[in-house]
Amino acid sequence: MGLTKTAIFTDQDNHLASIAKALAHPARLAILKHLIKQDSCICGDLVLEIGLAQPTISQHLSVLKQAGLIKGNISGTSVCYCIDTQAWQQANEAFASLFAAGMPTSNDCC
Amino acid sequence: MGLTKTAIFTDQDNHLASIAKALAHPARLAILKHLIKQDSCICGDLVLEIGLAQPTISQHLSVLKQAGLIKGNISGTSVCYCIDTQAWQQANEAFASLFAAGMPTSNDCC
DNA sequence: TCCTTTTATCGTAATATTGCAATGTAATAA
DNA sequence: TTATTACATTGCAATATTACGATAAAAGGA
Repeated sequence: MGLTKTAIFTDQDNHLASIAKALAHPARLAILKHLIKQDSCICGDLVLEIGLAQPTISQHLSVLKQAGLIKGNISGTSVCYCIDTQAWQQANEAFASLFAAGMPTSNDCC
Repeated sequence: MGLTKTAIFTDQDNHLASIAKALAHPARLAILKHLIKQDSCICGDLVLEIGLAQPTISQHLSVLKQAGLIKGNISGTSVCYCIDTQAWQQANEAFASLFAAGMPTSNDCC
């Protein structure tokens, strides 16, 4: 039905899935990497850097913002986006924890 | 258009995005965690563990398999799934590398 | 004030995802 | 051979995502 049954799963899984979803598009990864690379935060430069139309970039930024991974500060006519370092760290830990669990017993199968 | 412009992005970003996409559903996270928890691999037990219909679970398993995160061995009438530890490790490194890049300069914004 | 610049939002088309009932398939059991 | 068991596949409906043109909104400059 195109509708995820969130009620069936744990809050933890729902949350991690929502972060993964925000990362699940190459344009959004490119945006994040660009925000990381430039120490100061960018705005409309992303439209030039990445080859997508302005509304599309704006939409991707909105997705990242809703996921809590980035923050935006209005400064004049432009908006200055940057990584939310706290959320970034939490996301890092969540993924690290997921992957770490899968490591110890390195038997291939059955 | 519902169609990602993969040609515009790097192979690295496209690949990481595809892994993130596979992780971007709570049911698939639950499946992975269950496969990790049980040292031996499960099959139809997942249908009982998670509250989704058998075709739905089978579809999610297929997504995880296509992403390369799990492998399936046929054993009799049942199929035995498990984490692909090599791909798992690579995915771990890819995410760790992404998150690590965002850490050093911990200035909040602009 | 009027124009420009920058970003967000709306509307829309094309495609993808989620979920399940029904059905197919392949191996074992009776 | 004929069930039965365990999964996969097909087909479908509901919803979500991706992308962009057109347009709005808000701040600054002429």
